[in-house]
Amino acid sequence: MSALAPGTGIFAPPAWQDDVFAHLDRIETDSAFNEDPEDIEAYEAWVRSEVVRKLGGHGDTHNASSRVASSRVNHDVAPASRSSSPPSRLSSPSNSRIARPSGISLPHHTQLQTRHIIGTPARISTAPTIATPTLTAPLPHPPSTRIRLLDSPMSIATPQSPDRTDPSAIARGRRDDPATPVPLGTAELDKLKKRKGFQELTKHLADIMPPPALPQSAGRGLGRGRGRGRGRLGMTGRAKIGGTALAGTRICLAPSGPCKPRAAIIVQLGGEVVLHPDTAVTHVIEDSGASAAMLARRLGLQSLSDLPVGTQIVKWEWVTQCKFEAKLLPTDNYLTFPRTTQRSHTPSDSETESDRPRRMTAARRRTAGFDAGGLPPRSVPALQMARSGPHAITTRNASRNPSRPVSTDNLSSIHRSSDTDRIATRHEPSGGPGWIEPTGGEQDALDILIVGVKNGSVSTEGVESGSEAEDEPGNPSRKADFYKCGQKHEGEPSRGPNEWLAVQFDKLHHVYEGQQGKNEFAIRGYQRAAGILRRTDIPIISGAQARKIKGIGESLAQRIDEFLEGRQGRAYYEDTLEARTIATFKDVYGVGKNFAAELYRKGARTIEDLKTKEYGLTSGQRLYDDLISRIPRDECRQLFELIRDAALAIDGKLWVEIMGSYRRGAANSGDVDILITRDTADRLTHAGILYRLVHSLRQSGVITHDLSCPHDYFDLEAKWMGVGRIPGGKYRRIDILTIPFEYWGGALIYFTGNEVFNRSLRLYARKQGYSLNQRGLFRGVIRDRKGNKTTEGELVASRTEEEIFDVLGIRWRPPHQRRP
DNA sequence: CCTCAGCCTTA
DNA sequence: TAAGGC
DNA sequence: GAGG
Ligand SMILES: O=c1ccn([C@H]2C[C@H](O)[C@@H](COP(=O)(O)OP(=O)(O)OP(=O)(O)O)O2)c(=O)[nH]1
Ligand SMILES: [Mg+2]
Repeated sequence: MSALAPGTGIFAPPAWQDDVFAHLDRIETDSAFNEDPEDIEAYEAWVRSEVVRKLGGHGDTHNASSRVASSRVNHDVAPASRSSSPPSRLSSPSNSRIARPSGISLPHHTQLQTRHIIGTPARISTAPTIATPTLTAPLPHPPSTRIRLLDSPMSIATPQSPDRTDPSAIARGRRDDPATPVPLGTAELDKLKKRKGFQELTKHLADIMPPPALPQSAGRGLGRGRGRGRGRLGMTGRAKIGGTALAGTRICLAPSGPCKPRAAIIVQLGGEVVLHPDTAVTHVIEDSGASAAMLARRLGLQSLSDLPVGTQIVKWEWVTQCKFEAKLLPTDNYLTFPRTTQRSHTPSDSETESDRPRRMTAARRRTAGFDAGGLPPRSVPALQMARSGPHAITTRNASRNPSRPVSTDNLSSIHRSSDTDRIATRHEPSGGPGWIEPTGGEQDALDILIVGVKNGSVSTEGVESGSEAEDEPGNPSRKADFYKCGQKHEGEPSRGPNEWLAVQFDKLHHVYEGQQGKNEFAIRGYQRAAGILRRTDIPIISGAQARKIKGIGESLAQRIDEFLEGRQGRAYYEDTLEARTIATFKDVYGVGKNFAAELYRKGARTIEDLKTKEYGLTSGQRLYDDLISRIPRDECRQLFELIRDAALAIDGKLWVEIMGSYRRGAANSGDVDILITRDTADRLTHAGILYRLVHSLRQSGVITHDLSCPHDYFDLEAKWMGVGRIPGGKYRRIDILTIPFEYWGGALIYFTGNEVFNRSLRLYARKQGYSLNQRGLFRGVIRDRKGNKTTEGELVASRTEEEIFDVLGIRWRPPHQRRP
């Protein structure tokens, strides 16, 4: 745990740090990885030892890495081999330039034009070869470390959530964040007061206390101690140890039956236990045969409808079954008071409520009001990010590569350049949908949980559900077709204390995307706030407190108060049917804000409308049934292998990598991003490969549709976007990007993302006087006042990721940490 | 009051 | 150039 | 919408 308390860093950041990235850079955050299959600790340890080893041998990390790199191994497997380069993360940025192996730096290409030239001879040989740079980076994780459990089902499992309002449901009361639950029952008022007072106090403390003094939120994993107060202000604590089947749940054991053993089991499975209902409970266990009225009385409630919205009253059997299957199961078959009415809503998309398990996150409580609107259920908020594009080249003329057309050498097959090695992306680990965050700190979390149980009221929140974003393949609820790729949420394992708030902001962000007239930066502010809250380790209990965090200003702070207090403020009034509908339409690939608004004006209200009525959508769009759902990591891997093998069959020296969220370790991805290049040492290039590759894959049935094709397939820099599938499987979005060899480093950074990280890094580069794009880091770029580039500038670094980070003076970070 | 990443394809 | 996209 |  390196982490210094993240919280510490987050609060009261020095003024200059305007950029999230920089911010993070200082904070050593490692607290809440959204996507990270790996065992960070072990990984870091490995890195360190590796660096030491190399240093010992060569004395210079950079050189060492380069050298090592050159040995690109192909391993597919053998992790060991990837011992390649040690990340230079440890190295001091300053040296970077110096360290750069000589033959490499070069200025070559300073000008774009050069790009087409086959590798500049000179250096080529030496340099590039070295491999991929990346190498360094990406890493190899020590084989050992990874024991990660195979996908723990739990994550995926989505609970049924206490999510949307179910008419037939019993509970209708207010629901709060587990961090600030309000006890229900007779004493409610009094306690509420206490709570308020308590909050004020804590807020006050937070206000006066300098950051460092804030709760010692220990670094990740360590049980964070609840700082002040004993009470119920939530804590986080991630319980991952005994399983996480019940992660994210807050279960009330009605005073009857064998409470103790039951509590122990629930805690073991990652759930929270309370003996008295409060506004954050998700389930109530009841199987004594009591009537609803009796149960209510026993719980100290006037009526069961006082329970928070979505609370499920279930039989103990549900828990045992969850334990048995190691995942959170739908409660449908275990309801103490089976539903009588069938759910009505969800008209629009075909997905029926019942079969679609909702993910915890989304599922988790919601403030009253904010969900009422009946929108189709794209349940997950979609963090839809902005857009911008990869490719870049200016295309300009030239492009073409003169010379040799294709590299396609016949010998190809021989050398399998598997790239994997180069980047060393780990496929296996993936943990699948749900791996558990490893980390050693869990012990503490568990301890805390247990303690919480003992006290009779839970103080910890062990959430960590898997948030799978979409329905899995087997899900019967076939939703309508063509959404854009899966909505965000790559399946992040760990959850902080503010997850609930973060989810509210995700939702708000989604809604605002459909609100016309709202400033794009304002909209982004909500997206950003969600991310900030998500990785803040300290429970946010008031807007004022949150306001100290950079990125949360007055307005957002107000929204936070509204959410926290369950008040219907702006967030509520602006959540209109129109905005939601437009936002949802935007999820359809190719439908942007304008078209979505037009569809709404024309009367469309649901995705179903778009499919059935004539709104001018192309038949192609209807084909994309499957695009809605996210792609499980393993399927991404299979697609990647199909593509890679096809590419290598054309030219065995190609470097083919899978990028995007996959490289960041995500359990599932919205699409498959492939990056291709070729070492020019033998004076051959990959020109024309893309065309042949796409053609070949089309022949084999892997590629089924084109969305956009390169202006010039023979350009070394080209991008193909389309749809494909594992024959017989779901249709998936696929992007294939090719780049000149010299841009490897810049392209890796770009294509690895995530998007917000890229923007942050680019902004940072700009402030340092550079310009970073998918081709590399440039200096001397001049733009007119509209932002259009007038002078290309000169390439400063792009051979490897490390080189770029070094020049910027920022430590290299592993893909899974590349979030803003 | 200014800035917010940087480029690509399609129509 | 506008719209949509990465 | 937030920050310089
Ligand atoms: O506006 C954007 C969009 C994307 N990218 C980069 C970062 C991103 O990681 C990569 C691939 O884009 P994609 O949309 O596929 O995102 P992802 O990170 O792979 O997530 P997903 O799982 O949704 O595909 O391109 C940007 O730089 N700017
Ligand atoms: Mg992707």
